[in-house]
Amino acid sequence: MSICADHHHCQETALSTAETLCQSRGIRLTPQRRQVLALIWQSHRPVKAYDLLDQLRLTDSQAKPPTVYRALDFLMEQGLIHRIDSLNAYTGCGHPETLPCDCYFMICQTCGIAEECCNPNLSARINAMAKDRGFQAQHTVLEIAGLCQDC
Amino acid sequence: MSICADHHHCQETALSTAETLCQSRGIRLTPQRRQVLALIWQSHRPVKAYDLLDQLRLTDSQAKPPTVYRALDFLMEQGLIHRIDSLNAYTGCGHPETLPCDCYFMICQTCGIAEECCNPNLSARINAMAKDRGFQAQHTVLEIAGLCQDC
DNA sequence: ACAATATTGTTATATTATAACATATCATAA
DNA sequence: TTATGATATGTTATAATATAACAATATTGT
Repeated sequence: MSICADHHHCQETALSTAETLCQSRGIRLTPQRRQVLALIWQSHRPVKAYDLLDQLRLTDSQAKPPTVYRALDFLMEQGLIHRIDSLNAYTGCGHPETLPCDCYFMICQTCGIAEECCNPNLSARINAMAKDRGFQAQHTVLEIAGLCQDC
Repeated sequence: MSICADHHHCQETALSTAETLCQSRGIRLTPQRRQVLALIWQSHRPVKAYDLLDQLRLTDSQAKPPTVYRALDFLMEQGLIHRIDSLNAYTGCGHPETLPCDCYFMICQTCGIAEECCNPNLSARINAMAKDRGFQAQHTVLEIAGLCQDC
């Protein structure tokens, strides 16, 4: 587990940031939503929806696909998590205050960890290139698969 | 339909390029594979696997999911098509000679057309940024959703 | 306390993709 | 040229991912 020095702290921070954020936005981080967010923040490896469901079922035997997908939808709307399209998986967002978030992911093919990066410079470049071709970019998916430092 | 002035020609070119390429590689562009490629090249809109299946069934009532997915796998291996992860859909590659292909897509949210772009400059920049963070990029997914010139 | 809204429960089903094994076709070399 | 191995296709079943639709419950503002 790279990226953060102390992942437990990292997870706690993410959760308390989420609490604060939701409070300030006047929306509800219900126990279910919070639990899904906590599960996602258990590591920096993007998690699949049905793996989350399996984990939910350990404490809530009546959890079903909509339970998970509703929580995921909420968390994505609030910018608290991202969907990694190339993996059909979900990962925590490191700066949920900043919405919308134009960031990209470096996904290690060995350890599975996805590092989120924001690079306004790169975003600007991508948007400029699109514009050069008469295209008005609205949302960019940039997912880089490869090998991380540790692997 | 933008991108190409004469799409019928565009499609024909893609098919004959594929023929030539497969011949030179000593592999077989069977009728089934060719048909799937032709269907994909019917437009510049990425096509879903099960839509392809529906179209195949018009002429081959026994076509089934593996029929489509095998053809898609073959065409992707040969660099003749790309998968658009953000759409779960498939689109023709404009330069199948060049393998591997580090290209990106601008996908119009109005008309659905995906324009393929290759920009070694941008690829280099992305790889350099990854490298700066100790990451060795192997494959990049870059899909930009927005509005095309015509929409 | 009540009504309006938001959230969760529940059942069913849609969508996307692969596993596994049988059969058929093709390429080639004995 | 016909056995043979490799490649491709047929077929059935099922896995994996995601949403629709409606009922029940909880929360919030009045």
